[in-house]
Amino acid sequence: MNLSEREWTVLNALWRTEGAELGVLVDELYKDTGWSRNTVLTYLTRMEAKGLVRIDKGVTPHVYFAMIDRESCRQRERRSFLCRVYSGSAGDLIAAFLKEEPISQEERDRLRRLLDDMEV
Amino acid sequence: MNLSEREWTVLNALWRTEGAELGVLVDELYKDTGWSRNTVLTYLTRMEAKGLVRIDKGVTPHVYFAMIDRESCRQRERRSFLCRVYSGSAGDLIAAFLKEEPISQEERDRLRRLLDDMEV
DNA sequence: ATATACATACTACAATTGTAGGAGGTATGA
DNA sequence: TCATACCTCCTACAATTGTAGTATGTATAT
Repeated sequence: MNLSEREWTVLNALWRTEGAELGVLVDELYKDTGWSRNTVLTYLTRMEAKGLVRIDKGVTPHVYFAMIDRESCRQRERRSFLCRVYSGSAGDLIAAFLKEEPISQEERDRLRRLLDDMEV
Repeated sequence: MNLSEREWTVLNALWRTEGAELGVLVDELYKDTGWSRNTVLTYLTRMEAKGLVRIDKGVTPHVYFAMIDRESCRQRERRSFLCRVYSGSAGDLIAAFLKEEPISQEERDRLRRLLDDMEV
């Protein structure tokens, strides 16, 4: 299952809140997206049907949870991105991000350490 | 304009060939996708309508070209990926690729040089 | 007791996407 | 010259996506 951009948006909110009621999610999402309450609800119920979201209906208001793990979503997305956009060339991909994005001193040290650990 | 996965697939073929006739593209794409000739043609004409593809109809068979630059597509995709999947944290993103993907010795050196150039 | 506010369920509807099929040209090999 | 093989054009059609509206229920504040 590839996640759409909107699904990522919803899931990001669910991961942040670790389970929340509709009102909270609507507020969370409104800032970034401007979606109406019903739009949010539609996404949540559609995503429940896909197994991406769990809805605890034992309480009112219902509580909405992410059903999938963030890291595994990231991993799938990384693979797909790497293949689609960089034809599998991780070096080029990393170089492009390095050149373009501001990276703090600590981050740079961390990345250097990662590189060094790769030397046998 | 966000490119869909299929649009990336088509554009990758067009960038590789730098302009090609339908038959060539169908063969190129069939290996990876199994798409029928008409499916390929549908993508090409829809993408022309979006300004992603140029079709030279002065000759028969027509010749199909990418109308957009690969690097700018990559750039948009990087931004969208970074924001959607890593909430803007480039360090985490790069670290994840570094840990997961095999990077050659030369690539590692290149990345180290990039990191060093960022000091001061 | 009512109005208000928030919640949920159900419905809607156009646009886009995925995936071709068929009709009707043209060049080419037998 | 007739079948074959491509080519292009037009059409199709279900599934998914984006974006809500309406109807209806419930808790709460006055």
